[in-house]
Amino acid sequence: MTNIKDVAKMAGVSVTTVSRVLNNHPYVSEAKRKAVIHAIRMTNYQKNINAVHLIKGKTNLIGVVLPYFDHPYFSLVLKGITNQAIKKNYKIVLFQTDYREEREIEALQMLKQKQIDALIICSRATDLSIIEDHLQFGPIVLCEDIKSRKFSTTFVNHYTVFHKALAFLHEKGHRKIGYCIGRTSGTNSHMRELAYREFHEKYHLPYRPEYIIDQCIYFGDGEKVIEKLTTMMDPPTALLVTSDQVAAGIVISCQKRKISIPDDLAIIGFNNEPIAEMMNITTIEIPLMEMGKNLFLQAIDEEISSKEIIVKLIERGTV
Amino acid sequence: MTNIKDVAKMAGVSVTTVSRVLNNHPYVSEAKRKAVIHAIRMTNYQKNINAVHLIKGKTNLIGVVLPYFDHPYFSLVLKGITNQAIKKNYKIVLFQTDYREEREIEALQMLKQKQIDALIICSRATDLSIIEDHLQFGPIVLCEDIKSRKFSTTFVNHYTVFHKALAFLHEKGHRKIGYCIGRTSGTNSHMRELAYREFHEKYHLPYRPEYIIDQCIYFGDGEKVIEKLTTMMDPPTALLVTSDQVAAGIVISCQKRKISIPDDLAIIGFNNEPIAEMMNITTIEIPLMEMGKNLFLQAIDEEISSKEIIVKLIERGTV
DNA sequence: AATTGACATGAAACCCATTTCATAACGTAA
DNA sequence: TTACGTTATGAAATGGGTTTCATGTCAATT
Repeated sequence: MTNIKDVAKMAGVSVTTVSRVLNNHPYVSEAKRKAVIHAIRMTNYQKNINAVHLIKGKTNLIGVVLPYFDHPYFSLVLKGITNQAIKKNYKIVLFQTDYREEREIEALQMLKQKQIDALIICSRATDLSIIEDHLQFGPIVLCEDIKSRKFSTTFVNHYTVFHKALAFLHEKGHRKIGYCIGRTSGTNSHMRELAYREFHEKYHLPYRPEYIIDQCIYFGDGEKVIEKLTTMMDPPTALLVTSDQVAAGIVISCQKRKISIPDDLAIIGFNNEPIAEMMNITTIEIPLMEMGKNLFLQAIDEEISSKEIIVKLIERGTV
Repeated sequence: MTNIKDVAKMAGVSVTTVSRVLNNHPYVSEAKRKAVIHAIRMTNYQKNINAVHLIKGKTNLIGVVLPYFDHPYFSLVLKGITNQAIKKNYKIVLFQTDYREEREIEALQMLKQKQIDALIICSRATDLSIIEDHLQFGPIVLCEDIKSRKFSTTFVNHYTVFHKALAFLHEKGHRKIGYCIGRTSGTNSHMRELAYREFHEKYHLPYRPEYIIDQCIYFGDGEKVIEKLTTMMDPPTALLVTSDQVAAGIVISCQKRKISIPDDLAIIGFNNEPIAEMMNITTIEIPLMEMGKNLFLQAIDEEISSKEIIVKLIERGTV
């Protein structure tokens, strides 16, 4: 492989001059510029970008931490991130974690080692304090509503959203409402649970833990939800389902079992994933690509900022 | 930021010794090893990985080129790749191209600049010859059945598969068969078209170009397909649909319009995406995660190899 | 004629870890 | 006693760029 030295020798100039040509710096005579360009052409020379990274202390690489991306929620956020990254000439390094702490640590490690300039954590299992310890090595952006002023964040206020969705169902006459969620840990899940508890207190409804169904992530989990419901003595009449993909699974499972939606069971999905429109599922639209865009911009921004993403209920046929 | 020199000074040894400790090389006395480890602890020292990359000429980064990843086909291949990458301690750099040539070139550029050790191209728009020009800079792995012995490839023989699927429908009595595809360009699409043409010649059936429906990628495109079919004087009685997600969209669209499946329209989907099982769609299963795994292993392998992935028809309710 | 500033150029320092090579001490086999 | 292998250590070269600094030329101002 030819390096800058070879090019300089061939063009009969110093490496400095070659570097100037390479980076469009001024103060190079036209004759030498041409000689350098010619030498670059002849040798098919290309910078070793690692040398540039070393001296600049910057790689134009942004890390993205997420548990899995074969899910519309994360793949749409990721799409928002990458679309923006392309515009700003950054590349994305993917950390698929399955919520395994050691993988999240690996990502933090790469920030510490300067292999990535910043880190976007879409969802995490690791303790916030550990993440905070790595802030000294570069910006870390989070996707949740935390009070720390040390992180930039882009988030949905899931507490308020859940409250509103529950109130909406209450107004429609539902008194037995459950919800399906991906996992019970994590800030967003906690906010939702809090809203759910408070809703039951406010309306003096009995709080039933069995109405909270965990591990609802993929399409096929909808089937499991309905199986669970059919074993209940007193099943809920409405469900909040934190992914439309699961909601769609529920709808299809109900069709098979002749459970009528919304009469026997009302459904509110989340995210307004493409499948929701297709299957006429009432949903809470979260502009995920916009979230991704904002996350990326915060990652490359020096300033620390917080942005709440506003969601809206789209009424369709499942309530 | 502390560097190896600072650590060496603090520990009272040379940088060589620190490097030896860091990399578990032999010939370091226990006393000095302890001193070094202590200094590392005190300073919270971490290698600048870019310096390592520079001297090693290797980054443990693999590039993955794909048009979009919010699609089960690509997200499952990608998942197979990342799962394997984690095991081998590599990281993935994502190039989402939307089939834009300049973005594919960017990925090739990064290979040339040594920012990535190898490149996996899941699907491409760029001419093969341009890609071939970059082989000198590192391994490039393709996901298509090309005859060049210069690339490693993992592929499905779409020609044979299409033939078999068409024969299957023919046996079931179908004489008017169409197909839905993501795009008409690309090796895989060409192979399929060839099989489709030959099928029609073999059975002396009229070849109707309007039975080939392009741009079928997402769930919602199923709706468009059915709209198109309803405008036809003589619509096909069966469709091969190269993604189950689109097939699912077609099924739902048919439900709305009271088109009976498989009586009015038979469907064979592709990939056996999760939705296919849920919706009881007859499909051709492609082990996408396994493909991803193999692609990755080829990317880090010195040897050039080719592997055909074997698919199988899963009979369900749409034929 | 003297000063100033714009343009041009290259040597050398710098970023930071790895690795080769030279050197030395010590123990063991011939 | 000599020769050789093993262990231990660090100086210096290496990977390949960018940037600072010193120096020089030439034209425009004072």
